[in-house]
Amino acid sequence: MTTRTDGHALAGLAALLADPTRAGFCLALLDGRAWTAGELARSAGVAPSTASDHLTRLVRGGLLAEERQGRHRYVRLADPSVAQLVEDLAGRAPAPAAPPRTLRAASAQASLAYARTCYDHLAGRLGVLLHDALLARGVLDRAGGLALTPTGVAWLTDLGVPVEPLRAGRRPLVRDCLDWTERRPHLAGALGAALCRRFLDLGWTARGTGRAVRLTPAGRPALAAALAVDPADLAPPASRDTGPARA
Amino acid sequence: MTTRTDGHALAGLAALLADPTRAGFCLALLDGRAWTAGELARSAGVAPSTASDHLTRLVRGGLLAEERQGRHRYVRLADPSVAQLVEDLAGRAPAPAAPPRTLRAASAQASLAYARTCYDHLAGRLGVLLHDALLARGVLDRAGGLALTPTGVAWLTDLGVPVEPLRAGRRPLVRDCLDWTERRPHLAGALGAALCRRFLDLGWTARGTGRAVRLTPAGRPALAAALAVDPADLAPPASRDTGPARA
DNA sequence: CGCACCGGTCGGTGGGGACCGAACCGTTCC
DNA sequence: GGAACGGTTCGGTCCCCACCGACCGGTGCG
Repeated sequence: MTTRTDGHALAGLAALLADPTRAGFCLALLDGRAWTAGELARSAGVAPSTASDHLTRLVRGGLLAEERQGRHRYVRLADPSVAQLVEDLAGRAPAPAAPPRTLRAASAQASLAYARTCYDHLAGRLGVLLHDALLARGVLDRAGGLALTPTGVAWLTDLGVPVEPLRAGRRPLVRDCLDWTERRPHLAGALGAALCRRFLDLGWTARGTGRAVRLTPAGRPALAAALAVDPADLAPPASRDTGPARA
Repeated sequence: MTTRTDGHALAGLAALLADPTRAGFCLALLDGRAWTAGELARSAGVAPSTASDHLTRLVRGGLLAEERQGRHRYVRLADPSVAQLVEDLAGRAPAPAAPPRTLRAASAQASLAYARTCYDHLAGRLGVLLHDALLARGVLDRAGGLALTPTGVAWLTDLGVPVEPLRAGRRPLVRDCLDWTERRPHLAGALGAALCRRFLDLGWTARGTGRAVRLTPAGRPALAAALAVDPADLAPPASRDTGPARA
């Protein structure tokens, strides 16, 4: 019924992401949480008025959803598909690769490399390990495209994750998402999100600062057992925030 | 190892698609073929010098690959993943929906709606029908994500499409691609491309003008048999190019 | 060998948009 | 009620970039 998408419409959408400030907003919102306009303005280093303008355009363009609460304006990515779009673009964009300058930054970076949220699923070394373990255990199979196996359904039910509701939405059940730090795929899609949520609910993982996620003391053996891997493989990076280190 | 992609890199990539002319180039190149600089300039309605500038930027940005032959500069999308990116963006962009003005345009649009290439796989009514028939026949299964079944491997081998080479690359074997005209998914990925190529090789389909594809007289019963569908379901739109029609 | 053609390069021009400061509005808390 | 705060609107400034015309280099054909 509709004609082909024309260049102007495509360009208009791309233009929303073609500004460093707006792109930075979207990358920040990739943590899956709702931010206030002021937080985003500070994080991007622009005046509140500028940020307000940008947010209005992003909302009107359908990339962001907003929610007003009192004097605050909360915004979040409109949709998992927006997160996927931003991920795909970011994955193709060249990495500036500026090494961290301070010890604190290096430590924070190590935490992020270990485990973090990627919109609403797990990423980092832990995310890739989860992905690999699910394949090894036969929960997932990629003989003909990544798919959940019948064995996998039982495994998930055991874990307390009902599968049927996940099939209901339009969102793909399982999907590869290229990990920026590991350069290997981790698990996204409705199932990736459900597992990430379940681990938090079970207390196996907990949110750290920003997008960082850490494995709790109770979670380490529990997760290792569920995935049938050696608990040692789940070891977080050695903590360096006690005592000074030299350059 | 690398740090997070920063807003500037993402914005720079998006900026390549944030211009109507460049976006139009990419949409034109979605037909999977290589175009000359002049063809693209004429199709977009800009001066050759302007087009040359744009192409240089798109090539430097990694979205397009070029190939010089004599005095011609051929360009094509760099990669199937670029095609996917453009598709995803175009699918989210609002459709301008300008109805066709002339009879010739209406006829051309009907041909495109029936069957066309989407980068390197089949789209349009025929593409969606193929997708549905493969699911119905058990070649594909989406119980836990879209996947090729063991039955499907045999079916493909029968058809003369070896599956193993398709697994080799980094490209996903099967993937959904939202059809712009049908608003329903058709089959993309390495398998989608291989089937489209195989149908052309077998003479079941043939290229029409532009991105259009038509089913040959020999192809119609053959394809119907292979898919186990009624040949009537494969009927193309009634041809209207004989005799005038009134508005 | 010249002519036609495709394409790239180089200034110049014009428009769009990113940014800020200042003034303003509504909420929250004392 | 008043003060502090988050957010928005409005003008104004400045820079970037899309576009063209003109000129130049390489290719292919007669």
